[in-house]
Amino acid sequence: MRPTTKDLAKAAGVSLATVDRVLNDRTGVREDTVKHVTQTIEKIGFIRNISAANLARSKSYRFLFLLPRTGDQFLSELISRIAEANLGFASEAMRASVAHIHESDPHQIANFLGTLNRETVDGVAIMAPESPQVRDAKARLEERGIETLSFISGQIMPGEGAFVGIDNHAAGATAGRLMGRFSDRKPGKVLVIAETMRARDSLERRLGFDEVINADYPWLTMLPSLETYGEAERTDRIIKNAFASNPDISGIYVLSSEARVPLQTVTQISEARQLVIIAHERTPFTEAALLSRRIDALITQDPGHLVRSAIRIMRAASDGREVLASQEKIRVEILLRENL
Amino acid sequence: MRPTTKDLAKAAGVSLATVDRVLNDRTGVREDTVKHVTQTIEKIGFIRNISAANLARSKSYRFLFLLPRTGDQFLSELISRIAEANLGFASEAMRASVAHIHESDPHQIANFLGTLNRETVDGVAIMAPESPQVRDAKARLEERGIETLSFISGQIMPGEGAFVGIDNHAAGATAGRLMGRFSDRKPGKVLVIAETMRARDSLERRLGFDEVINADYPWLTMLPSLETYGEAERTDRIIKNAFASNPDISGIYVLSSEARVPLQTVTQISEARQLVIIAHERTPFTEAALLSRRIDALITQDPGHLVRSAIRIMRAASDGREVLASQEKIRVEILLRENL
DNA sequence: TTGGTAATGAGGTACGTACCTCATAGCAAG
DNA sequence: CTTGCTATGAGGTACGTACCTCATTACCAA
Repeated sequence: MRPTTKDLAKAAGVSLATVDRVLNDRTGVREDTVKHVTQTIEKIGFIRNISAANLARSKSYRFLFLLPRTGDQFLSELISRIAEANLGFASEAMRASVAHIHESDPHQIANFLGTLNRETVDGVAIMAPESPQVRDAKARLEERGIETLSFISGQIMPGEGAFVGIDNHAAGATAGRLMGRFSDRKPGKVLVIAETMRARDSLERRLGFDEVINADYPWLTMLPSLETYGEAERTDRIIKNAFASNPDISGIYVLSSEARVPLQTVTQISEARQLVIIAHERTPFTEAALLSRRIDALITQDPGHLVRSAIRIMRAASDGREVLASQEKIRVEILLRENL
Repeated sequence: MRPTTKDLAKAAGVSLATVDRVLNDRTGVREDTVKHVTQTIEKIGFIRNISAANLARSKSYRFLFLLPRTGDQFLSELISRIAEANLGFASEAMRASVAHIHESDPHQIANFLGTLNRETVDGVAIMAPESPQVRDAKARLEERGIETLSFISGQIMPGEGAFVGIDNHAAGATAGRLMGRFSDRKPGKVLVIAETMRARDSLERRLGFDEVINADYPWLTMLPSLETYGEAERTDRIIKNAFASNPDISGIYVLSSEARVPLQTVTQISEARQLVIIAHERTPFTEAALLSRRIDALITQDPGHLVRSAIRIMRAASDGREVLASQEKIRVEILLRENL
């Protein structure tokens, strides 16, 4: 049998009330009593039963995911994973909801964050580019006792605050390695397509990509990044231009999470050519493209894992617990047709 | 507030006792009463609070992992993940322990399984090759109310019983795809090294590997599998022989989970040559080899994910719940230097 | 000595569920 | 009508922890 608070009280020679005061950091206990109880906890291996505690304080976990307001397939995937997690954790009194934001408007995001309070929310996972406004708003939430988490993007500095997402430099480097090794040592130019290069995520991916290509694959030449700004006609036009002025393109790396529009254009143009194409994120579109050999590899992060990891971290923070770091590292996954 | 059993009783117009009888499948309730309560559960969206239930029946989950008795680095990794999970789930009253078996002795395994009973164990995850003895022993455990799970290997038929592990055919095919694409279209022979080809896992990996190579990479020639039987000198000898009689080997696929011994030999021989080498499982050895470019890619399954998935499945089974299938699929991961 | 305050104990109720005992209502067979 | 049975209700205790109130003790300063 695992020791309970009662056992702990007996072992420490104090009353249940004192044990309770120590466990919950209440006032009115002498310092050496606290120390003694703490030592007894170690000694008898007392482990708090969080389920029972949550039951007693009728606590439930209410988490909020702040996501961009686009129609992106990757986002839909995230949203359905959140719904799924809601079911999976339902018997543990956890409820996650989604709110949409304009990711490019830090002011609006900060405003929204300002309206949140402990009565309604225990933790917020925010998917938005870094900005001073949002950073401050997060700090203020933390002060009010609401846990915050940078989700997928928006990590200001590694190690600063909680972050759930992949290392984008590593993701780009992985794409670069595959591009190089899939190139059959044939000279050619490599086109990089991004939604915007103003986001840190994109920059890091490009950096990692270039590093590997430059170091190990001298027969490949990098072209400047094309920026689509998420506009279909623009995307179509700039890609066609790029192909017109560079007949020797041999590889394409789409580093934004929405690969659909650029790839549709590319497919039109280069039906005949042998291009190596690498994109990001698994969506119904990219999955089909991989299966039909229109693209060669995907660099992904598992949406379900992202969501569950965010929830576990927020829950642990909300309990004042530590988390298993090894479990929470989001892997840069490589998907080929064979391991879909 | 989530409805409780009390709310359910009121809503269904029955007493708490009857609700309890229905929820726990006890006798003494008229069929239409059961039906009415069940409908009310749906109607008001009642969700059982498993934490409270476990508290009330002072239930804890005791799981056992049956692992082979080798000194394999992959196994050590698994064992430390189990220890880690023990800490992580401690506050939820879960305890996982490890027992070692001789994986090649089905009779002994079956005997051991026969000694288990509900008083001490709620679920067993078994990592052992399929065999009629073990299969029967598992069936008898299930009859006694102990959950069983095929862990990593030993799945008799897909869909038959719970299984946690990767699709080995897909893993082999993934290795094949990488071997083909990394080969720069240069003709050569491919060596496949296994511990034994008598295990279904090995067969499936080889099958998947061959399929892809044969279909898409005609310039590569497959050699028959070398079997090491886990013996160091034998391994050394047969690999040297293979290189002596096939000077044009250009690729090596080590499909067993212990790549250390074969790779040490290969490194000795082929320091100078440009070989494409693909192995399985991430261990301190393979990780170092990947970083130092002695091997080109790893096909892995995440040990932490394997362990946690097994625990979640056994716990759900023990609760009579469903699990989130999407969460429990173990991915065939590809590891390069860049996404370690 | 007295008063004040900080530290501690004793004992209760609550959370949502399981499980137990006992009482009672309904119904059918004798 | 009685007997016997099944279905149901009423009420309790327990699980491990939180949180509340009130009483008691110890200690310090005046």
